[in-house]
Amino acid sequence: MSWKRDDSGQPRGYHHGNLKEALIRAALGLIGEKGPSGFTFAEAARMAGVSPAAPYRHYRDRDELLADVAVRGFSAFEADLVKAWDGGKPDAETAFHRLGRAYLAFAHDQPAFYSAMFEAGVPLDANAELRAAADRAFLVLRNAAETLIAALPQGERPPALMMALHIWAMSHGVAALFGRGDAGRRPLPMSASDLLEAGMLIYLKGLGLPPDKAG
Amino acid sequence: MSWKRDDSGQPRGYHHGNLKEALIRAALGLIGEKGPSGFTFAEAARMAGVSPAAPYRHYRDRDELLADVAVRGFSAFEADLVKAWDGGKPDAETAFHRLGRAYLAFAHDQPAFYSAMFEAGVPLDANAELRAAADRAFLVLRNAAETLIAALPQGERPPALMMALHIWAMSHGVAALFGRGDAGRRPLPMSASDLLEAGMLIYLKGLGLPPDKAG
DNA sequence: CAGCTCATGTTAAGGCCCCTAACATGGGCA
DNA sequence: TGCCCATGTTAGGGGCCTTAACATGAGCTG
Repeated sequence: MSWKRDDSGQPRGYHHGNLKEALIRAALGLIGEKGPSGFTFAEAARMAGVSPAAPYRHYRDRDELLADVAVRGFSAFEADLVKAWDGGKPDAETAFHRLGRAYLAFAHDQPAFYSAMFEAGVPLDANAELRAAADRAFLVLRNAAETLIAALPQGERPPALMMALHIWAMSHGVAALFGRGDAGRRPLPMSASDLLEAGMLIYLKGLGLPPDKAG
Repeated sequence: MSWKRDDSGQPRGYHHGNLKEALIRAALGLIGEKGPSGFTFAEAARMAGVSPAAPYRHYRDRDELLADVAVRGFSAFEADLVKAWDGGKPDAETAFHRLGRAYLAFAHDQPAFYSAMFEAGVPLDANAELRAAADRAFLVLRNAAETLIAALPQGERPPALMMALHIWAMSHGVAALFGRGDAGRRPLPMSASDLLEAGMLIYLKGLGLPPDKAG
């Protein structure tokens, strides 16, 4: 293949060479700036330097592009979570708090991905890959929950799935309500990351788990 | 005033008589059906039986109507929460669990309001009334948190604001991720309401508060 | 290397939406 | 009774989504 090298280089002929990727990048930029509803198929095309009809060669419609952004977002998210969890080393509690910080860091640093994944109204079954990618990301939380639970005595163990859902709910709640600093939202007495960490410590204590050893 | 009585009655002359309310109702219906981005100024006008330009006599633009919906939503929300809390009777724990159920019931039964309030991207300072209404609703949670905290011994009391933020975050997380049953979201092993209740019980236990006496 | 084919572009056009400007109506007060 | 202005209306510019019909050229095939 003789790539047209339009990864950001200008000169191109009739064909773009990398339009799909260029559209994704444009969509991320627009969603990050103006929210999911501020993203426009036509403007993404303009940014990529093609006509408004060109994107339809790669996506059935605007929603399909959004769903693709969400898929890629879940994959990146999963990768971040896996890295943060790091197999539960050096111990489950430390790793778990890294996981919480990674969750919020993703929501904060990749607002466009996070929006597409959770706030754009993309139905999870829009795309077969989408649900799979979302499930893989959730599985990281679930595995972490299972590892933590294993430290509890038999008979005091909550269902791992329920615990994972609690973790996710609180993380998402903090991220959605307080995660993006200055966006016309509520001022906080502490950072969103610290708020989540404190909440998770209380929750884990409620389960009977020991507090973390490191901040 | 000789009301035109167009609260839903058809016959009207040149003037509608109640267009603002009719637009709000139309907006709620559309948002409930198709999400915040599916709501259209033009379609709301059509539903109210007026021309597409008429709404501009009552709202500067589409966003201002959305903000008004959010204001009304926060007021209704506050009223529901106040009623559920009911002054903390007969005891704080019982009242608190009523509060949690009321939160989810609102998100579930008034999805249009909830969307406009939390998911439509309406900035809180779009409207002076908006922030005030949101603050009043949050204050109910904060007061509940304060009452619960008062049962703890001195020196073990967390900041009430932080606790209220945790409660809100988990409630919103559950509502946003799992609150609307079949909307292409994730299947749950339990109802969203039970999930939240279980999470809150664990959280309260982590704070050292006694479990609720009634289910 | 010539020629064909089909993926990937383009332009044109219909339909809907947001919003503004200019005009129309009639409810309620002077 | 008659006037005013809040609240309607129509007309129109500009943008977006999407489809249809047409154009280009990259790479295979012989």
